Amino acid sequence: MEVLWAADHELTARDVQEALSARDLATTTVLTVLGRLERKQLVRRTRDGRAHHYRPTASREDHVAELMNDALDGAPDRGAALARFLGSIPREERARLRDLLD
Amino acid sequence: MEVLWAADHELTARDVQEALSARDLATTTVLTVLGRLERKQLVRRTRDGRAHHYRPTASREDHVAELMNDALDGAPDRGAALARFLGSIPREERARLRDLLD
DNA sequence: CGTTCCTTTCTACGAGGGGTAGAATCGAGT
DNA sequence: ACTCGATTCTACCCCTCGTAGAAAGGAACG
Repeated sequence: MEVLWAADHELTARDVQEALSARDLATTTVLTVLGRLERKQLVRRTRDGRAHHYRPTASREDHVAELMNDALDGAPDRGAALARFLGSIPREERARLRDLLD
Repeated sequence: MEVLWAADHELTARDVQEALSARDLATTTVLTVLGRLERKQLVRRTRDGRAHHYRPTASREDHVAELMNDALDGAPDRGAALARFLGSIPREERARLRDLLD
């Protein structure tokens, strides 16, 4: 996901493999992982001739927002959890939130 | 954790087992799980004679807030992720946040 | 003091997920 | 028909989780 999110366009499996060349992964490894990510709806792919092009289903920020929401769903009282959340972030971010809410 | 959070005081393993009596778990199962929760710092326990008393390390709301923070840490740009998060919650909750921020 | 009973610790097993990759297959160009 | 890259299928290892049995520690009780 790091690689796909860092790219500004769709990537092929080979592209991903090259981006991760430091890890020296087999091609099949990259494909297996991309397949699992697709099964988990984290990436979408479109066929292009012989190969596939992969792109993230959601932007990284949207994905993070979704994870935050999932966490929030774990609270019986979302409002109370939101209050705690506000208390747990740095002051600047509270200010940022205030700005965003206008 | 559900059981421990629902209680307003410390519980013994047997208390937890009884609270989950519908699942008819062996005592050792409950102890194993409580031990794993302690290893993950989700519960703390104190010895009391022969038995232990278990209590949640954090309130459920604090725990949820922490999970939200962990998710947020996955974003390179926390501010952007917060913006998306705001967009992903219902209007009432945005209003609630505005209130809380005052 | 030995037996009993409760609590805990240690160990284990099956299911499922993640990281990794080989074997086999598919498909287009030479 | 053959080659070569891309994909699919299958598998292995390791870890976590849900579950629980076996064994040990210790207090009470006859």
